[in-house]
Amino acid sequence: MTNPTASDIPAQYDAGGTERALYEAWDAAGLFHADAAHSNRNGGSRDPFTIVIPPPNVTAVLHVGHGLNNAVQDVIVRWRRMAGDEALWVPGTDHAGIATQNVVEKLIAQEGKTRFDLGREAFVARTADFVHETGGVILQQLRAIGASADWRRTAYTLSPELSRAVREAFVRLYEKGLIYRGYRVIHWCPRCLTSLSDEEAEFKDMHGKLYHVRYPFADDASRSITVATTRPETMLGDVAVAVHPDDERYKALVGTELLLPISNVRIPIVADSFVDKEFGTGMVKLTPAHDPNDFEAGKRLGLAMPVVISPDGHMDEVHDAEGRVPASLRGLERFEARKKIVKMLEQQGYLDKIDQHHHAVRHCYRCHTVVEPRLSDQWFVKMAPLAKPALDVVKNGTVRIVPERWEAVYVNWMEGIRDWNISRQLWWGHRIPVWRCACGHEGAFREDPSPTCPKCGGAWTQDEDVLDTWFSSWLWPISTLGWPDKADGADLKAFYPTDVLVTAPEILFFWVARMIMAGLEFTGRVPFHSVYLHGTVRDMQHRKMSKSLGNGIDPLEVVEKFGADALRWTMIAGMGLGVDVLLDPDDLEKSFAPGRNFATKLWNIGRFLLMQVGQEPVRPLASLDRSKFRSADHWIVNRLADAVADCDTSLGPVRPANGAWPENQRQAGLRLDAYAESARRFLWNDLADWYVESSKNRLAEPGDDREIARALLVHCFDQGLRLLHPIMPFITETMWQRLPGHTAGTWLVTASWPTAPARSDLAHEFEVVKDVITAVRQIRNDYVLPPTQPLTAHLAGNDAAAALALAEKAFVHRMCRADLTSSAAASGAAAHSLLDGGLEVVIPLEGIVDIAKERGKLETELAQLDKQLTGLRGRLSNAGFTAKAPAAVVEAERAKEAEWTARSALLRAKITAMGGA
RNA sequence: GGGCGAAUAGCUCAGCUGGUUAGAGCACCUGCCUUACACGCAGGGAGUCGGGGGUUCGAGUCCCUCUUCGCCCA
Repeated sequence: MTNPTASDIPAQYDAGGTERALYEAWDAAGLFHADAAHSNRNGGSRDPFTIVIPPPNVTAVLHVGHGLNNAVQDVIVRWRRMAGDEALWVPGTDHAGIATQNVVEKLIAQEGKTRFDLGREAFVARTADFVHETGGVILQQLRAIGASADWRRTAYTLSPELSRAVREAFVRLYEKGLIYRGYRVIHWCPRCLTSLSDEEAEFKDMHGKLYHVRYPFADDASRSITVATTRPETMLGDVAVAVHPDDERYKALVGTELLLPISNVRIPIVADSFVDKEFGTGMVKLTPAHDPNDFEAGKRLGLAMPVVISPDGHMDEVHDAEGRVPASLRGLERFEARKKIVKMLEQQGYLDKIDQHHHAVRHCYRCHTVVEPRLSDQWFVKMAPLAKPALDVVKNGTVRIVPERWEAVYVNWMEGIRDWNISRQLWWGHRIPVWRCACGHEGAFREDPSPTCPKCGGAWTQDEDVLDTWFSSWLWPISTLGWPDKADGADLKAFYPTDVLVTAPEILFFWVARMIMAGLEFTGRVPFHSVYLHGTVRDMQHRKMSKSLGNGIDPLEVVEKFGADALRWTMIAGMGLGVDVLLDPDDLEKSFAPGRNFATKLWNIGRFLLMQVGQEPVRPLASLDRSKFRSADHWIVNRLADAVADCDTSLGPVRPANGAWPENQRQAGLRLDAYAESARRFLWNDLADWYVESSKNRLAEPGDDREIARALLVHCFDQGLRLLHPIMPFITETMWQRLPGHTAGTWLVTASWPTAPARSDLAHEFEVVKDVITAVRQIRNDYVLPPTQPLTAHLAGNDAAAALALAEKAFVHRMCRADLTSSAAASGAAAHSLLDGGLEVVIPLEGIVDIAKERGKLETELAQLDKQLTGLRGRLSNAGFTAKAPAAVVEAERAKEAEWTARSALLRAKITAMGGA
């Protein structure tokens, strides 16, 4: 067979033309499908390794944040697949109650309709249709970046199977008394018209105002007190003014009555210790229906709770508020009402002053509308009993959180946990499976109950609300694997608990913490043993990428321009543990240069190497006679061993050996950037820069030497491609398929992960050769000699080392255009380099070398070395050091002293020989 | 206001339980189209490890404190 020619391997790698077809071939070959029967928990022979995707919204389109998140998961799952695990990556989407309903409401608004025009059933059907048509686009897009998910297991939170899980979970918690209905102030989005959990109502810093309002005494309008409020419009719902019971200023006033301006209602001054004496005037108005703190105080004090703001955020006498909202304010939007009320207060002389005030205001996490606290009936999950075990498993290392700092945040949140509002006043989602009857009977049901109440025989009706989407997401690791329908089913048995959960820190509480609770509550086992929290993609000003800022990067555009491999490499290699990835949306060329450049380099390495070695199969590494190795062979074998070991260390321990992570492993591994760099260094800096170069002279002549070089080139490239494959799957697979001896129908996707080869003791010999080459290159650069100018390099000072270099004379010449000789250099001007072990490189350069400069270089080095040596000797003569430091450290310092002393003497001799002092 | 964390080369970051002359990538400078690769090759410069104090034979690493910044929660 003949060598492939340049035309067989195109000079340019065409990512676009390769990737799509390759992905389809992988998919068609079923390489991403995991078989429950192979799992050793289920009678098979392989360790299972499972990742469940953080389900994107069913309406989402891929952005670069998804790109990063899924690239990380894919790297990990591809690594484990190659390592021989039965690797399962479960893909899917969630139904995103609020977001999806919003989208469809906007659609029907274009037809001039609201969801109420359609009615619940028709609206839900319409939304389901919409999801059916457009949903899951993002899953298609994930294929473009190479995601090796098991598409046959694609899950969806609103599917019949996963809906059964939701229902089962609800009923169980209801029956245990962990789900209850509560009447209290919750976060309400007046735009989405639903309640939100604490986590969904995000704090945003606002430049607001603090209004100081005077409330006159009811019986003496000439006297008044002043309260401070950020929300004057809520005063229409005030039922009291509170002071701290220990506040000497106001003690005497408790019990007297004030006349609430505008509403003209009498309200009392009350005492409650929640009041902050230092804030504002130390007097705080109480609006129990419109502030969670005031609500608690109102409950303690038995106050009325008038509601003066409607669900859509307009002023009105909604509940228990007759006579409180003047006609002129009724129907006014809350922020308009604020302006108007401030004006009225000012006109009536009740406004003392307005201060600038910075404070955090809750906003809807879906639409960013300012949240309105609202008094209403909602369903809650009692969290404390669920949090306790979820806290324990993190503290005892059953679950580790990486990076470590988030573990502290998790513990902090868990210890102060609050009940979870799970009802949403939406139509799109899992309807709460509770039926209630006029007779007062209520029940939660796994299957829809008979239409009549079992107690009284009357009609009963299902609760109108749906569940928070996160109430289905928290079941994701168990529901996607078949719980509860297949509680002893193959998938749950084979793949649960899963292994690593990869996500962003933003949803640590939303999702991760709750999954741990749900896993423990419903299966008694944690859902995963490792939580990997990665950074965020940001622009050059460190701003998070967002639609509104227009600073986003479209991963598909990057794939199109530079290839999925370039996208993945850039993100993975640039991402330290938990560290943000900075990319410039205005210069994709520059941002993704690392990935693109490396892909091109890899292509060229492969193209050249494959053309050199030809199509003939090569000998396996184990059959090579190492006694016939050249120094470069020993060296590259060790570099490969180092690379494999470094990659393994960076990727880290796979799973805890005995159910919990030992202390020294809790933060070990998952250093994807370090792993990427190790793989890159081997392929580029070791294999391409040195070994491929060293092989060039050897491949011309048939014989053992050629076969050893061919075998090592192919073996090292093969192993390097394997190491790199999880990060750059497409180009590595493409090259791997072309390796001589490749078996048709085998794939790099499922090729075995490298194990380090047996190391050689002789690798250091090649270091001598490299040092000589580097020394000549340095001299060439120092004296600005053209690269083509032939030089003669005389080796002296260490015959053994000189012999090693001389054995690779031809290679050295190729690398630095210098003829090596062991003969002594004639006296005269020459450049010098003193290498480790006393080997001296002398290049006569009569007329070019400035002897004074050469000597100066050596003198500088000597001065520096002597300084170090003085410090070292000082340390060694310090009795405290030799007595207290570990023997090994002292020993190492002594060895160093000997080495430096020798080098110092050599330098000194050299300087003297050059006419120096 | 409470909690957590960070500050190391121009930039982004490594640096494990204290122990070589503090590293990497990118950027930068110089020279090279050396027949796989200029998306490349070779060589090079660059850091008083935020300030101050302490513990120690020894501190980028441990403790205290100050300054600045970030994240989470109220």
